Amino acid sequence: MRIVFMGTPDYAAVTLQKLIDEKYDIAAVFAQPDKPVGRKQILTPPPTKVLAEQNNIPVYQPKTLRDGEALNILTDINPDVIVVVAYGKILPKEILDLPKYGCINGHASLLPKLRGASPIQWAIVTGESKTGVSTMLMDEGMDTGDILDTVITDIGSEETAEELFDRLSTMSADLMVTTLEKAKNGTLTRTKQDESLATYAPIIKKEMAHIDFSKTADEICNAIRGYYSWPCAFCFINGKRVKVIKAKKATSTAKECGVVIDSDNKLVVSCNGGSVEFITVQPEGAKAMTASQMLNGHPIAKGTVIE
RNA sequence: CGCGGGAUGGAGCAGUUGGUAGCUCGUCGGGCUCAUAACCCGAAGGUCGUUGGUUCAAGUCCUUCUCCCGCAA
Repeated sequence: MRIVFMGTPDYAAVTLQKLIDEKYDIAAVFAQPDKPVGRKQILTPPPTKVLAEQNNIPVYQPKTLRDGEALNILTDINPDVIVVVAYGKILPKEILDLPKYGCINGHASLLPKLRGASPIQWAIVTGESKTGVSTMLMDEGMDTGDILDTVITDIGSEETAEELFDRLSTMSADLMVTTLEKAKNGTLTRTKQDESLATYAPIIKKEMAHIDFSKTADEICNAIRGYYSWPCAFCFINGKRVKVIKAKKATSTAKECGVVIDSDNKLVVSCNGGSVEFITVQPEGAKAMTASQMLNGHPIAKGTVIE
C-alpha cells in the first residue's frame, strides 16, 4: 500500500515512526514549512521532516495545498491512501478524492467530541475524565468525516497535557496501523458522526492560560494541567510573571478571589468558592521551583492580590 | 546582532556610594515534648560562573567566554 504521510509535530512523528517500523511504503512526507524557533530564532525543521530525511523519504513543505502544485505532486505519486496526523492544513476536495482509500486522519479525541486544533489540552481543561484517539475518513469539514476506529482511555486526575500527549501519540500510531490493515483487507466500517454531540477544541492562545481566579478551584487546576507544558498557566505576583506548573485544590476560603490566604510554607490563593495551592512555580528569569522555595527568597504578604 | 532577567555555602534570595559576605529554608548535634512537619539552643558548609584588568582593597567597576531563564516567534 503506497502511502503519503502528512503531519508536522512530534505527535505526528510517532505515527510516522510506527509506519516506518511496520514497513509501510511511504512515498512522501508532507509537513509544514520550517519555522524560526527559540530565542535565537533558528530556522528549525519539523520533527516529521527530520524523521523522513533520516529514512530517505522525500519531503514536501508547501505553503499551500490550494495552488495546484501539491495536487500535481500527489497525482504523480499516486498514493493508495493519505495518512494525516496533526498536519495543520485543511486538505482541498481534489486532494481528498485522489487516493483510492481516501485520506485517513488520526485525531486525538473521541469524535464527534473535541473536533479541532487542540483536543488533547482541551480534554483536560474542560475536565473530561475520558478521552481517546480516533481515525476517520476525511471530508471537507473540520474533523467531520466518518469514524473508522476509536480507542478510549481514562485521563489521570493529575495528568498533564504533556503526559497525555505522549500516551495518545502512541495509541494513535497503533490505531492508525489497525485502520490501515482494515483498509487493505476491505474490512473497514464507517460510522457517521452524530452532529448533535459535536464539540470543538479551539486553537490555544497564550492569553487563555492566564489564570482566572474567578473560576473554581477545579477549573483552575484543570487549566494548569491542560496548559502544561505549553503555553503553561501563569499569573502575576507583585508585578512579576509567574508560571504555575503544578497546583492542587485547597480548603481555605476568602471573600475576594485572587488573594493570598497562606504564604508561610505554602502558597494558597483564593478563588471562586475555595482556593488553590501552588505547588510548583516558575518566576520569570528563574527555573522551576517549589512554592516554598520561592517563598524563601521572595516572601509574599498575606492579602497580596494575584493577577 | 529581536527585547529582558539571572549565575553568591545543599535550595531560594540580600549584599547599600568598592573595605574579605548576610537572610529564609534545609542538613547535623543538643534540648523541650506522649509526640511532631511545631518550638528553643548550638554547629558545619561559600576560592561570590569563567578570563584578564583597574585599585592599597572587588561579590560590588571595566573586559573575555560559558551556561540558565522570561518575552517574542
